[in-house]
Amino acid sequence: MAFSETRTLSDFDASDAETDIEGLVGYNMKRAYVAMEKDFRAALGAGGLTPRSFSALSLVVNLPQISQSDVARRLGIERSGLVAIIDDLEARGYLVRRVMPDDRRVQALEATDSGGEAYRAALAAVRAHEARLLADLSEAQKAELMESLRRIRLTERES
Amino acid sequence: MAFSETRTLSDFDASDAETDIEGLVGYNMKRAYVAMEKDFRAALGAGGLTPRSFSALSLVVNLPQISQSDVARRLGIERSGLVAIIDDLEARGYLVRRVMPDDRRVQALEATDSGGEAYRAALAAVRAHEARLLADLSEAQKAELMESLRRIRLTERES
DNA sequence: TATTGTTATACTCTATAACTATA
DNA sequence: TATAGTTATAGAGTATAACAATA
Repeated sequence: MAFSETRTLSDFDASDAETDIEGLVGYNMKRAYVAMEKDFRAALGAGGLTPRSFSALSLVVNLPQISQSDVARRLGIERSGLVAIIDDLEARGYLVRRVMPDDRRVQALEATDSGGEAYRAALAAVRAHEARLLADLSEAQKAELMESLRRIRLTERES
Repeated sequence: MAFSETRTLSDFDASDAETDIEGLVGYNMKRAYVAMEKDFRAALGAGGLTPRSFSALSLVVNLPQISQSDVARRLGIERSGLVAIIDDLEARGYLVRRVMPDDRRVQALEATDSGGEAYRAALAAVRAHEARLLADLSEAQKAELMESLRRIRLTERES
């Protein structure tokens, strides 16, 4: 008996039905995450934005003049790790670093016109990719999925 | 207007409400996945099984005499990447590689008594970790979450 | 002292390609 | 030829620690 609780899930394929990991949320989360990331990259193409650079650019477009530290905090990564991402977006001509006169430690990030356009195109592609990947789910199920994912993230251990 | 569709999610914190990425499933999936992985590692401790070695050991316990190729296929990783995982589990004394007489290319994997015990303890710890992290979700919500995650994984692109 | 951006560094995870031994 | 296991290798992604400039 691989499962100790009542089985509530449908459509298990027979060969997987006996393994414990198929009944664990973490395992299914990882597999779904990997599938989504792979499809994201395929959707945005070889030279396209990666999930990380897309997220960073999104924040810069949505929150003009945001600092690098702020972007890192919001994405949950280290400042040091963000440098290469911003370098890349700057090299693509999608944003500029602008030193703030009132606090010269800070470099406010500002999307260029080209960056804004690229972002809007990428956002449309990302939404299409998600719509395709989530086509089997109803709108209510998608909303519930996002809500559950958000709750899990907010339950994060405070070290 | 960061969102183009009707907002169906509750409890957005005001500072995040305007960003596009908060409305994307992929972004929320990544954050939830990272939170779960971090908590998994914390739950199993410093010298404990990692998510990958736990999953591999789980298959060996659940499906005795499974081959390395089969484990890799089921986990969705490359055979080459599995070698180090099996090496580690073997070094811990949790399993042995046993050459199959009928096909001497194959090394059937067999959990030791100690491996079985360690696995049962780890499984209990993992279930406790998930119960804690998902405490805010009802049983129905957990079941629906797993179902959605499974569907996403099964929609994977066939390259 | 504390913070921003940065570099250097190392570690994990994963994939590709090539090899060997078997079939 | 094809498959199982293996090695070597390289590329992401991420974290830590230290530093210079600025507050």
